[in-house]
Amino acid sequence: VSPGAVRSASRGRAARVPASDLPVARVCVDVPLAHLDRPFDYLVPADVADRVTPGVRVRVRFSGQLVDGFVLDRVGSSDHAGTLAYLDRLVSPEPVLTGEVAALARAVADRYAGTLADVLRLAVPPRHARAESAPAEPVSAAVELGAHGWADYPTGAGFHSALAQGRSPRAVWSALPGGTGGAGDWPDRVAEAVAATLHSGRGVLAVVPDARDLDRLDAALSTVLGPGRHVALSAALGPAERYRRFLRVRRGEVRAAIGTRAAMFAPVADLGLLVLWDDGDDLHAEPRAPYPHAREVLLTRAQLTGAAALIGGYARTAEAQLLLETGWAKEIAATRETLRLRAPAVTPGDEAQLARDPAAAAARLPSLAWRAAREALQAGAPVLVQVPRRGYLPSVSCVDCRTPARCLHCGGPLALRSAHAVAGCRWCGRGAASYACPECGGRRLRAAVTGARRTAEELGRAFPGTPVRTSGRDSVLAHVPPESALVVATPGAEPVAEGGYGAVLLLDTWALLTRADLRAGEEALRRWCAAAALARPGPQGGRVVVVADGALAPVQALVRWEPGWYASRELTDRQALGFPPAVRMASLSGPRDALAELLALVELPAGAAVLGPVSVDTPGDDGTAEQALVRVPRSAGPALAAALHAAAGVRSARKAKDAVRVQVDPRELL
DNA sequence: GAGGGCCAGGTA
DNA sequence: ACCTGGCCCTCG
Repeated sequence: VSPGAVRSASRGRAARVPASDLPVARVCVDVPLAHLDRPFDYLVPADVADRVTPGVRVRVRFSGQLVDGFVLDRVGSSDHAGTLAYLDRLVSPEPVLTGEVAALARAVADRYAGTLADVLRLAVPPRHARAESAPAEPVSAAVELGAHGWADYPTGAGFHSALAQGRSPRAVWSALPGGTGGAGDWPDRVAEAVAATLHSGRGVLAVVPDARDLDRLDAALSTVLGPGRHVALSAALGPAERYRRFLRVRRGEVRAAIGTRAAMFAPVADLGLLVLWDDGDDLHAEPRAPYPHAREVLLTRAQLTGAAALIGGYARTAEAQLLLETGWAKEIAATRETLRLRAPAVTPGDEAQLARDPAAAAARLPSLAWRAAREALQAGAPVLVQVPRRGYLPSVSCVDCRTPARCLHCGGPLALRSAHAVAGCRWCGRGAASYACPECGGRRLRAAVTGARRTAEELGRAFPGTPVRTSGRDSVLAHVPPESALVVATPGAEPVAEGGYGAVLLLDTWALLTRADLRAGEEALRRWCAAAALARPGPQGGRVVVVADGALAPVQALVRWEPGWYASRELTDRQALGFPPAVRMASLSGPRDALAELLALVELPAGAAVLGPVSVDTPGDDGTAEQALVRVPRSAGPALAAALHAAAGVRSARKAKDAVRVQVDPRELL
């Protein structure tokens, strides 16, 4: 067939001929079905041959209808037995999916029992045609190596110089509290690590939990690098600007990208360093299928590219501790001497010793907390009061010693369905009629207190004449001035006080500590550290009062500022009890029959245990919703994900009516 | 997801 | 002889 000679009567356009060179495109089609999670081959028409490169968006006819897709590769021939269809249309010659990100997305899909198409939907922002025609901006010049503050940590200077020399160290970093003007200086350290990596001629990606952290890191990078050397990616930018910045990264106009969760897939070329700040924040968990976590994505990326990794935070997760204990990463932590200069003085406040002042007692302030606050206010400093959000899931604990009650069989949390029912396990559904508390032997259970919000008015009455500001879900304050005021904030919404808070009060700690969640202790410590880090250093008068029993491990960890000690303890406990990250878990949920079908289909790897199914009450459902947990040894994680994906594929090929949600590493283990 | 083939079991 | 639903397969 001679090119252009034949016209198709029906379509009225030139008959297409395949490209002479590499005529086959391997395409990932955007269909959400597990059994179609493989590339499909299409012929590349000769007229677009030079623009169909790996990573471009195309439209293809798939099973009769037009769908979007990404070209994964151009190859010489196909091993598909049938005839190939042509690509219907090249959407844009912009190669938005780099080979590195495609390989990462495949690995993430495999780890989370999801499909490549699902991950690509998270990884590549929607196209905005006008942004593609923006003129290319010049690539910024080399970065000079400036002064840095990593010498605050014994292993910090070595980490920094390794980055500058083009090596790829991996570290779990316990950031020092205090520092720059009361805000903490972690953004400066991250910016210096970014600069060192850029200096070595490599790219960098840093991910933070929320917009406020992003603003602070953005400002630090602007100071350290100067203008134009980095971009911040966040959903708040809007689609056009987001896509424009994404393209600047992909085109190599900037070599450093920072952002919130979705930026974990940013196509930074030649990665030298991946940074994750505060990996315990649940904002790092993507809520859309296949529910990847930024920490796992970035660690996978470091593994695949050979880049350095920096997992930083004030507190430390059990997952980060595991990286240290397996030797995958090295620790960066300050000495006790440095900590004494930088950390505030932390004291547990005894709930039983309420302040004598009646208004303070009414606000349930222990005398120690009341005194610390009053002294700070009198000295003209702001006081931060952290109160947990309301609405924690009810759980059951021992009446006598308040130890959360756990199932004797699988370790899952016990729950009471009604006031008179026998407590049952939320994981495996077994009843616990003969429960006895492992701590004190008590046999009576009660619903643990849900977080009660202290109103700002209550505290205001305890400190008459002092202005009270609030920062929470509805209106979050970024800063407060360095003057006498009470600042009531929910966790994650604490404003930065210029010069640091004179005192920080951590209230209603039972609401955090008695949550059913597996990570209750870890999460409490993480939130306390984040608030306490905003206090002035102890030598400058900074005080923190945590209203909780000083004998509890998370409280001790805060008092001694030893997040590593707590994480190590936590990981040991989880190994003993068979909880993540010592094991891998997957949650399967959906209508009863659908879940049963999936469980019957799945070929579980050796050592797997199924807990449940138990019914879960989801509002709006018809009451048949159930959940099962599958627990396997860590080494069987990939096999479990593959088995779940295969079983989901059988169901989707059968056009099974109801979907079963599969979550590997479910964020919440109820 | 759509479309199609095959088969069993029903109905006219 | 015809219709329907269930099951399974393909899709490039």
